[in-house]
Amino acid sequence: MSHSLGVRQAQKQKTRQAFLDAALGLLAEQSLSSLGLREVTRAVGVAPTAFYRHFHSTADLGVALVEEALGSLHPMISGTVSTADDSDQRIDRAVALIARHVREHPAHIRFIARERNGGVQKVRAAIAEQMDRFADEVRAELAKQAESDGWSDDDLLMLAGLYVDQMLMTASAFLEADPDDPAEEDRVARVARRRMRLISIGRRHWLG
Amino acid sequence: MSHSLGVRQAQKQKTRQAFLDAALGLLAEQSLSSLGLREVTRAVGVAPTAFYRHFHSTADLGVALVEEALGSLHPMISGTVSTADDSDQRIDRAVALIARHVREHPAHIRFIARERNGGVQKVRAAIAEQMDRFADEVRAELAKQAESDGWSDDDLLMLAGLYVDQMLMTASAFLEADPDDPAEEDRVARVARRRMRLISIGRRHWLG
DNA sequence: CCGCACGGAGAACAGTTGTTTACTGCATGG
DNA sequence: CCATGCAGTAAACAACTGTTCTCCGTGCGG
Repeated sequence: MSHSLGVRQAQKQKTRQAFLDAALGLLAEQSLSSLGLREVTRAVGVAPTAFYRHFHSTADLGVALVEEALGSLHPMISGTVSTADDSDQRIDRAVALIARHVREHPAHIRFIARERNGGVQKVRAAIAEQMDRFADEVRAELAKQAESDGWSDDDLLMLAGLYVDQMLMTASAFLEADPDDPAEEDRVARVARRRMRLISIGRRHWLG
Repeated sequence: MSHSLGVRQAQKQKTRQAFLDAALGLLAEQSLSSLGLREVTRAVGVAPTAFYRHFHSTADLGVALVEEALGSLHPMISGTVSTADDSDQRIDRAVALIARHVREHPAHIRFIARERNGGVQKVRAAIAEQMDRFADEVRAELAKQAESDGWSDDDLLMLAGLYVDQMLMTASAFLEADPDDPAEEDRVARVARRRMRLISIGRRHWLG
């Protein structure tokens, strides 16, 4: 199975990745709708016109970033939900996993949280699509569990959506926490765990 | 308690309001960080330099918009929580109230949802401050209710924050719903109600 | 091995941006 | 009633924007 991409295509993908990285950096302090094409090319160290070889517009770049930030997360998410732990342990692990992911990929999370309601239609749509996929995958995992007996698929999707939204809000909260102040991070984690726990309790008593 | 503002100050406030209105209109399709000062003055029909008589920067304008969008909402929110209805009726009324508010002030909601994680620090801070105030007010109302016996203030604040976040997410969901398709709006309302109901069930069984 | 396709460079385009400086006209307070 | 303060104007500034066109070097398919 070929690593055979040819020197040509390889270099192109490398440049493309440089665009994505540079853009992600610049987006730490502004929104996509204010990101200039020239600004990005300058950060990459390349001529403005080179941009068009890879993207039609900065909106296109944004969609690619959504893919990069969320595309690889699907196994992790449904994997976390599907573990056979006790409920509280599952919540602890989930929150810890989110904290870890935010620490490792802060720019990705910031980008998603920012552009989820951002000014660029296509990017909003791309994020919504991924979030819907997440919700549906979580729903599928929840359906396998014994606690879901008697639940309608519709209610399960509602619950899954609640969980997914909660995950992103938790991630966003970790982002705002001062990285030099571990106490603040702990506070965020504590609140997030209790929120999830309360939701899980609601789930347990939903029927009847 | 004078309406006596003088012709002078009155005209100034009028112009200032024109800035806010024009900006809110322009922000329907972009983020604050990409909003140009000239763009706003052009929409108002006034010279670019006139902007500085009212705001230091577009970020300042944004903070003023946060005040306008959220400042008047405090009585409405805690009022809704404090009604003595049955829990399900309270939820129905709350969701209906959100739907109504979104229909009447869509631009305000869009702005808040967008800039809550937007690219402008000061505006994010202003929104966070208002949301924290909401949460604290809701906590105070919840504390009065009999169902809160045995709850710590910390847990009540956690619950209040969950409710408040849920309200904004619901509002944002209403915003995305096609206004010409009342069925879609109903779907959003149904999901929102069930989410709130599940949280309320979790609340009822939180202790023990 | 050669010709072409293609990633990238460079220059030029008309518009736009935020900010400064100097100005005007008029409501207002003494 | 008059002098001052202040909302708004006008012109100019250098810097920046997205896009088009022309060009160059070279990896790759025939």
